[in-house]
Amino acid sequence: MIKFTPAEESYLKAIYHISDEGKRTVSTNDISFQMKTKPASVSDMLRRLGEKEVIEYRKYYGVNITEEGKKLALQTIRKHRLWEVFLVEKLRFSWDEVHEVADELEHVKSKLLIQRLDEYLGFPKFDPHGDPIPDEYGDVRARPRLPLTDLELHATGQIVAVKDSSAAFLKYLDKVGAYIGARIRVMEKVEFDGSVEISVDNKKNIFMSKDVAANVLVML
Amino acid sequence: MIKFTPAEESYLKAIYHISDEGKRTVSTNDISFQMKTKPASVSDMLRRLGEKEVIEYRKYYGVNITEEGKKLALQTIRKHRLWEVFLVEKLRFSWDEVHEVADELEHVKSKLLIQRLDEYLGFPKFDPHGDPIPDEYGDVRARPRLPLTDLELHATGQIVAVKDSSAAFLKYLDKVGAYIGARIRVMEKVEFDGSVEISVDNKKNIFMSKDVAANVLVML
DNA sequence: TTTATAATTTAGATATATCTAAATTTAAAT
DNA sequence: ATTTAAATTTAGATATATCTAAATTATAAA
Repeated sequence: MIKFTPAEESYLKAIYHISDEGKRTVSTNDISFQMKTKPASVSDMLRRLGEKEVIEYRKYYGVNITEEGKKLALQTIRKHRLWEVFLVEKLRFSWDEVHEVADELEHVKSKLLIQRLDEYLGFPKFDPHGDPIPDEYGDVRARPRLPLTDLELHATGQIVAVKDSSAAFLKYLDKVGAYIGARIRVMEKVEFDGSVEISVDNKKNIFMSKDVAANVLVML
Repeated sequence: MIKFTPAEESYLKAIYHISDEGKRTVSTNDISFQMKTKPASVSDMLRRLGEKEVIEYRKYYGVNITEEGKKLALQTIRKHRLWEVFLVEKLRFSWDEVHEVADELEHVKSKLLIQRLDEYLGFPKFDPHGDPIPDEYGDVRARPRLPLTDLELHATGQIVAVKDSSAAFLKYLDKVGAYIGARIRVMEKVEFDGSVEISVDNKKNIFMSKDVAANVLVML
């Protein structure tokens, strides 16, 4: 069994996430931006990940994640999201405080630990941001979801996830009263700027700019 | 604030534990043995820990831990033992399975995490091996304890900790029916080999060699 | 199509953490 | 008091993970 360092796991996770956004090949610069490291450091890491065959690396072209790589990335993502559930549900963290800590916890190496944690949390299927938790084998059952901007006037739905999960964005959503699981209805769609007004749980009304709404994912 | 790497924290913890066994200066070889690294690696680490002023390092002579170093070591020990409680009480780990995992978890850097974990566990004062958990400031209230070999014939006590907490030893104790918290009584002391026979909870009787009994710590 | 710009890689540096082999110092034995 | 043995340190090597600066390749613009 090939071993992977925490840094390798983190890079692979980043590559998986960028691939998942639709791009078939991932560029050095994209990874550099995501990982907050310099492109030179990325090149070096890509060479090593290529040698370990979790990515296909062609110099100057970009990388594609292999099946083996996907499996590994999903295992790390599974750990990350299970820890997030633990932090929020058991330790009363708010959903914008969990990222950094989960980024460390996800690298703790113990199969038993993750199995037991999963069991202890009641085999959750989604993390506090609404993202699906892969199973032991890397399978993900994602609910079909679309950005809030795609909802028609008067349509109803449930907020299930956010695209941009930066602390700032999560804080903002919390402040205005939007949260994962909220039942919403589109009350108004402003054509010229793409902004929307929604009601949350048939009570509070919220205005959202196009940019914000595009980052809120809804399940019908 | 000076930063410390996981390796530095581990070495410092080892040095603290060895100092705590009564030795005033700790030798390179002792640390090498405890950390399962070569003496050459230890020398290098001691130089760095010396520069960071958590130990006093005099070449060829050995090291003494400073007050600053003690505080840091106790913080790491606090984290380690809190995680052990979590693993045993919440995730149903047995007390001989927790060491390795806790050795990784103890290096996760988040003050909030440890505060909340402590609270979640009900502010435990002892870990599953019976060792005291230092508070946020590094204060430890240790119960007076002595090796089982020091108990007189017919004396009673309670098993509160073990000296040797290797997985093999803990497994053995579990197997024969000894556990932290067990109420015991010395039924027989064999002079010529130092072995003892004890009763556990006024029921089962157990024979223990001198070597084993010396590693079982008892509170009267 | 040549050229300028952007993206990427290489080369060389630093820092951590480990090792082996050789050198050095301290402690023990004769 | 020498000599020998043990403990310790130094020197030099390897591996990870990062950086800056320079070189290279690919892409976009004129």
